[in-house]
Amino acid sequence: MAVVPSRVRDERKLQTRQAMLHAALTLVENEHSFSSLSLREVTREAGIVPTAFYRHFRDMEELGLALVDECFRSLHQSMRAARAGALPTEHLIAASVKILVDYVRSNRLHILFIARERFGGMSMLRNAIRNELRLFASELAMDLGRFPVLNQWRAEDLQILSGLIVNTMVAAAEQMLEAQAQREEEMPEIVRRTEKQVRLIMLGVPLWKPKPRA
Amino acid sequence: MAVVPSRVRDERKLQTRQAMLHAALTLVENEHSFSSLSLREVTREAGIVPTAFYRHFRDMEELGLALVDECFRSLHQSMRAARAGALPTEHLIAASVKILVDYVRSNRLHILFIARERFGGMSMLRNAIRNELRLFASELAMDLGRFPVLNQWRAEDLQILSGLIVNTMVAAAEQMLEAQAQREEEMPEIVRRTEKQVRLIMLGVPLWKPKPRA
DNA sequence: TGTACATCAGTGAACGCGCGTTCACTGATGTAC
DNA sequence: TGTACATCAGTGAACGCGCGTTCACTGATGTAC
Repeated sequence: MAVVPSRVRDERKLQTRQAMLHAALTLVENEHSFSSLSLREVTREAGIVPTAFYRHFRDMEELGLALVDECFRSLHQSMRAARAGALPTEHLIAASVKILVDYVRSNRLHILFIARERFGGMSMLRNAIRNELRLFASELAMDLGRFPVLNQWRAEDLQILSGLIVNTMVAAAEQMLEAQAQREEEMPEIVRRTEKQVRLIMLGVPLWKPKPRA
Repeated sequence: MAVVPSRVRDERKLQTRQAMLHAALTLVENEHSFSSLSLREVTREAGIVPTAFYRHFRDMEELGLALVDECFRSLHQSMRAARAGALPTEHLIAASVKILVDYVRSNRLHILFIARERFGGMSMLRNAIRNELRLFASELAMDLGRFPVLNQWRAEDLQILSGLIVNTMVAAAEQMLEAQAQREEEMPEIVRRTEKQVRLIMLGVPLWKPKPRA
């Protein structure tokens, strides 16, 4: 069956590694945060012996950085998919919020990890997450720059706008996480509020000092 | 000197309690988060023996709730002071952001604690913080309702606007914390960006569906 | 293809350490008379 | 005011526990010939 040899040992090692990443994410959901997880908890959940941990990571921090990587890879993937799809232009804001809702639903553990560690975790993780979010805001700024009015804006102002939108979306995602866990019926209300907030932001766009300073 | 007896024992107990609260805040600055602090660390920093902890709190969670209380008390106090001061109406946004900067500077440990625990901590603390922030947004909504255009708005829409502003301010405060700790020279840039973001939000306000549905 | 050796993911025992919590205590402060 | 007893914030020894990390190991997989 296996056409390519794909060395059995490497394959199994990768499986164990992913089992550990998944174990950590699962535990974060129940515990307070990643930094309060113990190495032994993670290996126990992953079904291996504590000492096997060191075959994969130097310490928990290295595992944490791997998780940040994994989480943002899934985010960028969703963004790429969204960009590839048609832009409705009509209900663009509602469509964007819808994408956010779907994303939070299907990547709950990833988002939860990011939310928990963004300010509450080890400083290396915080820095890694902050950099990724900045990168994300910059990508959004470029996307925004393709719209009718906004293509006249200076890059700096586009960053300010995209930062505002990312803040709003991140805050909404965090509310959705809590709602999803505790009061699912609050979700539509959160969606409505988020849509209105983005709409309010966009109302001001045409009034922004309209000429670029080139 | 002491006109009132103010029982010596109670007074000293209060001092110890405050020493523990302060010790916890100080440790949060160096550690990852409150939930990764140990009871022994806190008592060590406060200069008492571990078992004395139980004279004041049942466990670390109870101490955490006391900290949430203390932090938001200082926030409400600042708000009250700001409300009591003159409203410049001219550079209102710049003045508000200035108040935020001053607040972050003089209550660094409080803000840091809130930021760390807002999503990263024990669920009781997260709930307590979320409730306090909601209350805070509601107060702001009432303040906003006194302004010329906004006094026509429905309460629901005022909440949406105040939520947006609080989000933006909280995000700014979190950036200021990082800057203050690592790159002080970034502060003016953060201030400028925050002012612009609030200004952009307010630009849209007059265009919002202007009639109240009563 | 078959054999002999190398690699290395995962094992299991052992270690010293800081943890939260218990308990009986001490001695300064508070109260009753 | 002075005395005799009660209160209770803080002490110090002790406990059992899970932790991160070390080490020598096992045995399946990989490699060379």
